Amino acid sequence: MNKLEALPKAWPTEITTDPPRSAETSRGQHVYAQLTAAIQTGRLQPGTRLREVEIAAWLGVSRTPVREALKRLEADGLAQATPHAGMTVTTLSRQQIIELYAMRIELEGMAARLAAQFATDDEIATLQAHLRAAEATLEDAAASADGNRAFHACIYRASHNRYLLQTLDSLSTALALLPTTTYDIAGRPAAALAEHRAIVEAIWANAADEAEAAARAHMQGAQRARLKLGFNSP
Amino acid sequence: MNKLEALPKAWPTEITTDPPRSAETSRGQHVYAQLTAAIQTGRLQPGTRLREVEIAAWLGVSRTPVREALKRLEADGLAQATPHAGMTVTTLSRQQIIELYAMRIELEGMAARLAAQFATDDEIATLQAHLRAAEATLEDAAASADGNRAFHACIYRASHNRYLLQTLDSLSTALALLPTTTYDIAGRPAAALAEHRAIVEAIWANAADEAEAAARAHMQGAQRARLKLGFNSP
DNA sequence: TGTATTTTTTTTGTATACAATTATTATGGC
DNA sequence: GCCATAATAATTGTATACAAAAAAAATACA
Repeated sequence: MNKLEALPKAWPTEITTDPPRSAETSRGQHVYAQLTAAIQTGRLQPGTRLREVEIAAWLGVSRTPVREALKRLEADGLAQATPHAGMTVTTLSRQQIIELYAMRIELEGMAARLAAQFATDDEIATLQAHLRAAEATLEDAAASADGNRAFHACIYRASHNRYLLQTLDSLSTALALLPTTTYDIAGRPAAALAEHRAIVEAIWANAADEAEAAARAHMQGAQRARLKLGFNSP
Repeated sequence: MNKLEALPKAWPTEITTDPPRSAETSRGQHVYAQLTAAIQTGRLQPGTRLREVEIAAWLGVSRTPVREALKRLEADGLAQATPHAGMTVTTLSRQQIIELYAMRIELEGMAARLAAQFATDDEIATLQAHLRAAEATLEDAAASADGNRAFHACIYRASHNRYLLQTLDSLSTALALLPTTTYDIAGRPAAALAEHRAIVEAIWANAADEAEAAARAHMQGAQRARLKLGFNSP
């Protein structure tokens, strides 16, 4: 039968309440936000069992909104379900990482091309602001990684294609399952900043081909950096 | 407030039970399958309210598995939710259709390229079988459309990238929301078959560039055909 | 008659009890 | 001691009752 081993159950002792759970947001959304945050910050490691009652007790809600959140996690690829045997946080294989980067190389290129064609002045200004902010955090790997996600999300929006935005968001989130980021590598933040500059430069100049090429080169660099790093399971 | 008008409630009078709802499949999966089938066949038109109790009564289950299925539909983009006001079958705007095709042009090209590199002999044989089957159904628009989806799904699988497969499946499903298919246009089935042949030819020859170009040309042809057709809402 | 306000109804959000299935433990035979 | 088998516990799947919110209808008032 399935051998879902019981990993050390290390549930956060207190609720990581970024948005203070107002009456506006449903309990289901709240649970989803807490679980994704816990996964992305590594507090819930890949392979961890996600038991409905445990999560419900942790967040002080019933199983119903928990089930809703878990189904969303599954749809996002962050959790995997086996019938009647519960869910676990997804563990990415090396092959999955390669496939994820293949997709990002293609779609980040597409996003940059579309941004070069359709980005508004405001959106370009925001991208340039992100470049300046990144200079200040070159020494801080965690801050660099956060800024990186924000920068890329900005390009996704500037593509003005909601399906592209959604897909790239999903792919980025899946890669955030990994315990380390490429910004943990010495020199990578500086290299990434230079690559980001090239992308923004091309978008600013409305140079679609150059923007696409720069974005693809950037993601290839990120993939090379990533594959040099270790990861969970072979 | 929200003005979710009550459209004529035309629920299928009998269950469209393709798989006879064995004990193996959960009720939630069953409801999801029934709803997607009803949407894709046009029995549930875009804009239709999806009321939990109505669906539950229709399929003879409780609201719980219905809610689960509706959440999945929402994640797939087939339904849209407004808090406390329920869900409706998604109505695609012209802009959304354009964005969907932009994504498919890009990703079908990528899939064909990868298929040219990595498809197995079996997979290529299956593609060729689909070409032969399509010749026999040139006069039947519905059969052509079904065969078309199967053919493309085959290429997705041959790309050997699970994220690409999943994304293209999702995009194809979203486009199936439209009430008509491009195969309703005179001459389009024959044109599509010729384009399919070019794609398979390139994949068979392991010609990645040609496969990508052929697939992109095919999808651009499909988009042109689609935009000549009317659709739900401007 | 039109409009604002209250009441009613409808519908989703949530909690909880029970059923069904699976994983785990205990037990017996060899 | 080891393997097969049966009893037990843990966990998900489902139904249902209730709460909360929103939409619709009814009423009061000008």
